[in-house]
Amino acid sequence: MGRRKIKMEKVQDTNTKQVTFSKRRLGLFKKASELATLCNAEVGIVVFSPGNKPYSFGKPNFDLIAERFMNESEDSDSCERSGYRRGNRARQEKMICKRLNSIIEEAEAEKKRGENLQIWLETAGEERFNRPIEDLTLEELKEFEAKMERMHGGIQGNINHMRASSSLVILSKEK
Amino acid sequence: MGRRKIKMEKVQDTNTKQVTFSKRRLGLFKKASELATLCNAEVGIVVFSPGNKPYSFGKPNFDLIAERFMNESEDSDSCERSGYRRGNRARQEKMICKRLNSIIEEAEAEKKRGENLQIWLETAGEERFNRPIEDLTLEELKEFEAKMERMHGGIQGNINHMRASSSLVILSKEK
DNA sequence: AACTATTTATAAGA
DNA sequence: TTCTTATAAATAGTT
Repeated sequence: MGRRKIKMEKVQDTNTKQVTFSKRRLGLFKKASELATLCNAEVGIVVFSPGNKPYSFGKPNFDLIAERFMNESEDSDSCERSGYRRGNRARQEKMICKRLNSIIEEAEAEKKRGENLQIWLETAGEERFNRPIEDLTLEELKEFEAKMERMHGGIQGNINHMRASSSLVILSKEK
Repeated sequence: MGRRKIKMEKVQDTNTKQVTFSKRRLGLFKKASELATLCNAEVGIVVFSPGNKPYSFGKPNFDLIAERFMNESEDSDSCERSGYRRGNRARQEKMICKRLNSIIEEAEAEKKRGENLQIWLETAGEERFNRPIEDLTLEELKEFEAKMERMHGGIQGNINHMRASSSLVILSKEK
């Protein structure tokens, strides 16, 4: 769907490939978004660029997390604390920390809305959800999910939020 | 992109929605496939239909993995109980997903037997889940599943979600 | 980053 | 449901 038809094979030119990747990744995410909206479906996507960078998409509300998660800017947040190892590992952990922070932020926002303060505090404040990732298990995230659910009584959004987060966590651990 | 332009909002007519979902899901997967091929990228997708059925796509090898985790109902014996200790991490994660799946199977059977999941919910402790999954007992894992049941209000939907998300997790690790 | 010529996806219809 | 087709949308190559 362009000026010319292209063969379905690996694009050789590096630059062209980069451009194609950008355009099509966006296109793919748009399609995913439409599918979710039109059909009330849930969609999660993980893409690794040829350069091995991870991009993710999700609905509902995977977007925000992924966004912040992938925006590996510099702001240190509260992540700098405990002694992180250096190199790639440290970077990964920083990203995870960002994710965790965003979750806490959401918890805080929720708290302001006045919905079940007790559990929110209990959950968001718990140290085990706020420590370095080496020890953060998928199981724990599921537990977190369970708590969120208990608070709201059926909010699919939060469930997806946590599900997506779980994927991201595991993903980053291994990259 | 059809005979007429449609508004980007939830399709109301159930039948139309079903048709749209089928078409667009296939379209999405095709786009994903092209992205992977053209750019030598890796892509994984999980989609839940409005009816809560999970569909997944992946390149280069999500299909196999998804297939394995979504259909392979048993195999719990390969989990080596508490026998496996510290292997490579990917392997460990795999075991966790397998473990979850087998637990889910048990919970499903349990439900069929008509047992009251509520009882588990009320008695389920919090602290016991705060450890590596390989250390949890079967009974504890059952309780965990019970929580999930309450979370979603329907066990089947949850089972599907869990399976698909497990697959997504695995996918991101198969790098 | 924008811009089109074309290809591709798909909403209706059969 | 599967296929057809008129039209909307995506995008390859260009500027």
